[in-house]
Amino acid sequence: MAERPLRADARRNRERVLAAARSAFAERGYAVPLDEIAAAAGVGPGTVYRHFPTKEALFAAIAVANVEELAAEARARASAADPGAAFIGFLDRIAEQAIAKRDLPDAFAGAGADAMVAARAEMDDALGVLLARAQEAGAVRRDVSVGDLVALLKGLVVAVQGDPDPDLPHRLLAVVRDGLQPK
Amino acid sequence: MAERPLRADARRNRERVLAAARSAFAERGYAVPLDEIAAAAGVGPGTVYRHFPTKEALFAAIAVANVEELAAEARARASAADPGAAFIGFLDRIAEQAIAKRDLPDAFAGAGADAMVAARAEMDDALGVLLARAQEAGAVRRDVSVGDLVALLKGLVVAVQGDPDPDLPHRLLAVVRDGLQPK
DNA sequence: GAAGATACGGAACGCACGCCCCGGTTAGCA
DNA sequence: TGCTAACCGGGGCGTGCGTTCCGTATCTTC
Repeated sequence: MAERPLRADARRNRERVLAAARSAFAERGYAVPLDEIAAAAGVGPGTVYRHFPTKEALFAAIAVANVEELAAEARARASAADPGAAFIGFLDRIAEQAIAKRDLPDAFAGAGADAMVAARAEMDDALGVLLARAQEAGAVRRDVSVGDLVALLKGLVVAVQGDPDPDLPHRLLAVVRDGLQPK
Repeated sequence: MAERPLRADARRNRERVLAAARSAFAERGYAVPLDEIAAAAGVGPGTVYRHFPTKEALFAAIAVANVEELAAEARARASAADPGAAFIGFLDRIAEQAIAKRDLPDAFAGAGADAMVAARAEMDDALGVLLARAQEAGAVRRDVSVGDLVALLKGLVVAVQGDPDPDLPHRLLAVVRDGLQPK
């Protein structure tokens, strides 16, 4: 598979499509028509399909990057001095993202199934370390698993979608955070 | 508007459609094709449209009934001796429903907008009483509003959707319940 | 600067689904 | 039992969207 370099205009268009898709998906979720993404990128639909074999592949390219970014952040916090604070900090980060990322629920729902599995596993691993360390430090109750935590976060993100109150995420997170403390 | 009684077969078919729609919506959410509901009811699509002007109206007929049922239950618990226990009991009830009611999120999202508004207001009122009494009794923290609570419940329901673990709802609810206690 | 490869654009296709229509059937009533 | 009005069924229409095709434009190489 000799990877020949893309033509200059092709690379530029690919970048434009990715940027348009990123904001379009973030704003309206997976439901946004592909033609609209193409138009926003100043490109025809055919061009999109030259770079991504299917709409789902395009979505996956965006969503996987998002999830991997979160995973990287989780890993970065894993070696912090205060495991409890590191864990809470990560939750805050999620709550922030939740406000204006309408594609996050679709990603969790498995809209871009293939490549998403690996990214999900990657984040589960990183989150598992964060969680385990926080539990060992006595900052988080021991009867929650990584799966429970992911489900909680997914619920939190969805609960916040479409609500005009910009402070709702933090209030809901406060409840979840207190609920996660050891009894 | 002289309400003439429906013909016997018409009434029977209407009932069949409602039953088929109830289970179909519960199983797969609003996204289920109307033709499929008609087929499950042993009826043509035209017959469905004789009884309900639109798919959304059919969904609303189901979803509003569900929400009103929850509202009625909330009202019934409102006069219980132990406000804290009444409140917790209602949360448990929601968690139960969450397991196999895929239409509940769509209902909250406003899929059957018109009639749903009234039902939502009805439930907000009933839930408000439950919450206020539990807060006065010192069983629930005071910095959560009815809106916060509804958002939390919506998130909880979605978080549980599609998960094979039948015990997940109770575990997540345990976290939320503890988080709702006064500090 | 010309030739060849590569990429673009948008019109067109197929499909799924909500919704309507009309010929045929059935229930209710005398 | 026969008549009328109500109702049924499913084929069909319009729309929106994912996807493909191909004539044209653009870039790269010699």
